[in-house]
Amino acid sequence: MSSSVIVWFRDDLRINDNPALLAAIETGLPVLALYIFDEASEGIRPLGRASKWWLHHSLASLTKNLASRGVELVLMKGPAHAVIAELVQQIKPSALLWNRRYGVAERDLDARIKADCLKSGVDARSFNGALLYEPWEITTKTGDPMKVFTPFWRAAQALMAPALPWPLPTGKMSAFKPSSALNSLSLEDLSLLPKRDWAKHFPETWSPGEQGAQEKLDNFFESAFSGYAEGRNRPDYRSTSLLAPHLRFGEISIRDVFQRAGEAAHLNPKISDADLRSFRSELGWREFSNHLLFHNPALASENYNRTFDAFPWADNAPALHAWQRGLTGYPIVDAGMRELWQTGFMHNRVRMIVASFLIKHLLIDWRFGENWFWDTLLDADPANNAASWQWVAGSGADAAPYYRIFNPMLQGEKFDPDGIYVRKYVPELAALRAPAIHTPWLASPADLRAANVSLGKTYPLPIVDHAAARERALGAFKALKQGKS
DNA sequence: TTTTGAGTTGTTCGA
DNA sequence: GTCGAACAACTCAAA
Repeated sequence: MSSSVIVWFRDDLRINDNPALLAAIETGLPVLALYIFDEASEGIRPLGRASKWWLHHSLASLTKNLASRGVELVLMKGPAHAVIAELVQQIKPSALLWNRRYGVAERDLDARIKADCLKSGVDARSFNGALLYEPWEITTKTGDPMKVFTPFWRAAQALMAPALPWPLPTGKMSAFKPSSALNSLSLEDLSLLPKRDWAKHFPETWSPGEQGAQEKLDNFFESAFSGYAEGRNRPDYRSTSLLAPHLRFGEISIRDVFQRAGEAAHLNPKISDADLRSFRSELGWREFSNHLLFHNPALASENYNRTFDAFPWADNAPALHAWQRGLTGYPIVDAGMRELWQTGFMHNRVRMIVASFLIKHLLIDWRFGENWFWDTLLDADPANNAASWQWVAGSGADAAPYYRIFNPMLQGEKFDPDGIYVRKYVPELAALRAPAIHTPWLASPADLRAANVSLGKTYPLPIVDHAAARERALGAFKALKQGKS
């Protein structure tokens, strides 16, 4: 007779409001908590370097949190179906439970494992632990997937209020003790940390795990939530929640975030309806991205709008490299790219500016940007990253029109008016006064000397001219549009 | 089936 | 300095 239940953790590294874990506890059977580091299964995109750093620390945190409830997190490595088949063979559990992922390779893998389990008499069940709404729940009146955000989000919220978070049963869980030793690995065996010390400053900003996530949420409610509707555009001060990487790895429940935002807004009269709506709509974009990914599995690699397949992208390795390193000569762009490199994160407003610059000023294929973000962003998410890059490129759903080309000088002056953000990440310009800090090539020789800036030496001249690049992009995108008909 | 209103985040130009 | 229009029509979603 079987006597245990396996909870397979994936992108849900938390114990609070975790439907699969709760279901496992409710069976009353001893629980085995499992994580499989899988880079071997067909079609699964390997994590970027930043994500691996995060995963390492997040697993350490989950291990601790589970241990405090009496359960060990078992770590394994390899193609998930093989690992699970062997484990099932060894311990003969009565059930295997997990929370869903929405990429096609992940779904195929899960379906295969579910079928395997059913053949072996193991009850395999999946739950929604990642989204407010399942991607297939939201449709047009005719049953088709949605392609525009606003109707999508309206329909989602009209469908029903998102489910409330579940309280976790208190006390110790019943832990499964295997009779023979499991093939489990140590965290170090997974080799997730980078070899060079590129990530050494990440801990100044980040503390992966459930506690870190809750702290970020509380901080946000106390400081940036009031005025969020406007303030969220400002990279020069802490104006956003910083929850993205925690949400990426499921360290905090989206239902918890949604619900508690409502409570915080209710309690604090300084938080306006617009602030709440605005914050929740960001969660809505996360839902929308997953909706798009679910219905368009190739979202990260193929143009959603196939018209863009004919776009003549530039092959420009030096420009791509300058962009990646934050050496384009446009201070707000360079500050963003260096914030990314140094902290594993970039403010949302600046993400749009740097993405627009890569795509429209440099005419470089959005997929190069998507890949760089995938590798360097701690919150690199299969749905959000792909959907957002396509949105900026104009190839995505509900995308920006082609003539929307961000002016990096203007954006800098508007959203970083005192140059605080640029100064922080581009220290070689720190002594330049605003607004000249956003246009160093226009500063007088005397001002440059006084600020110790030598253009072309201590800081690059712009690698493209804004006005010329803008005209070039307008022409290229216009031609694409006309070529279609 | 046809019609209608609407669509995250911008920039530039000219009055 | 401020403000509205143009950019360019197109697609989506619902009535």
